[in-house]
Amino acid sequence: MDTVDRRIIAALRTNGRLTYADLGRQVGLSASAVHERVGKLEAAGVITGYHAVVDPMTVGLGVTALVGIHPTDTADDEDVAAALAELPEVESCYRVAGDEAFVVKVRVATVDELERSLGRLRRINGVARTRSTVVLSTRFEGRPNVSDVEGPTPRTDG
Amino acid sequence: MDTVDRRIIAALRTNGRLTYADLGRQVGLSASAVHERVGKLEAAGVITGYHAVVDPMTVGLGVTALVGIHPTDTADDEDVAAALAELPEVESCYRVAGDEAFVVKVRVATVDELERSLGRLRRINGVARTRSTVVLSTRFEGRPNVSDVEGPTPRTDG
DNA sequence: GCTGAAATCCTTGGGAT
DNA sequence: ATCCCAAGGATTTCAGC
Repeated sequence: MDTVDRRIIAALRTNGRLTYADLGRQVGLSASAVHERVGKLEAAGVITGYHAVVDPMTVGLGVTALVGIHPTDTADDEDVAAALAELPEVESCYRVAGDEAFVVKVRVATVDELERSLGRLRRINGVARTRSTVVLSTRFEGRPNVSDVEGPTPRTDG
Repeated sequence: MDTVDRRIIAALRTNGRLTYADLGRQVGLSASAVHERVGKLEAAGVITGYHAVVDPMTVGLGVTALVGIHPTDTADDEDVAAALAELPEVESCYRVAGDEAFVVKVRVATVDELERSLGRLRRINGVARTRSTVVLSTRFEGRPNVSDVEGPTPRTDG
């Protein structure tokens, strides 16, 4: 994990469809060298995947809520987590410190559907109650936090 | 936005580096047809980008917190949002209903850094106080919520 | 770990249905 | 809106250092 790796990662975080040839030009290596490095980063679990990001609005998921999950006294975390994973509208799931066992992000089409989804959440075995925070607007989301991104490194040869 | 578009989107959400040729094989269209459809989806703002996803652990960002931002009486939302956007450790930022103006997701290396980050958040003009929820583990995050993903559609011709 | 070369595959535009 | 084609480019592997 040197500077070149970090620059490759940074570049792929902002544009996951960059070609190895392009990446090579940016970091000053051949396409094959970049290919090899990226392969190793993937194998090492540093890069876990590549995903297209879709505007939720355009795909009919205009309602987002952050929901805290209060567990019952006898709740089993793993069972609750497994049940949460079963619900497709639960986009993210965090085990948290504090008196809420989990915080989840729920995305649905309408407030009606949100109501139904909250009903499903509350019916999960081990869930005592939920605390919902409706998202009015998403200012930004999943932004890369990488510091060392500079200009292109010129190849030493032509 | 027909079924084919939705299947293309679903495929690119799970693998953002799929080639148009591969996509074409999956949905039963030629590479050029898929190329054109993807271009239109991008132009229409349905697909907003492609990003490599990095394991935060391996990149030295092992501490995640969800932070509620309580505004002062005279706070300007836009100013606060702009200040939050300036902080690189703030990975996501949601404007929310309720007495917290924003909920942000912060990712840093250590609890020490988290403390410093919270200091920075509190010093923002318009921020009265913060409420932090430390993430103990991320069960899943940014999971695709797409229903219509089936097997490959055979080409009608050879 | 990198390069350069080579075979294969993909991209991406044009032209036709 | 789709297909096919074809030129140019990218991928991927491998010998050589």
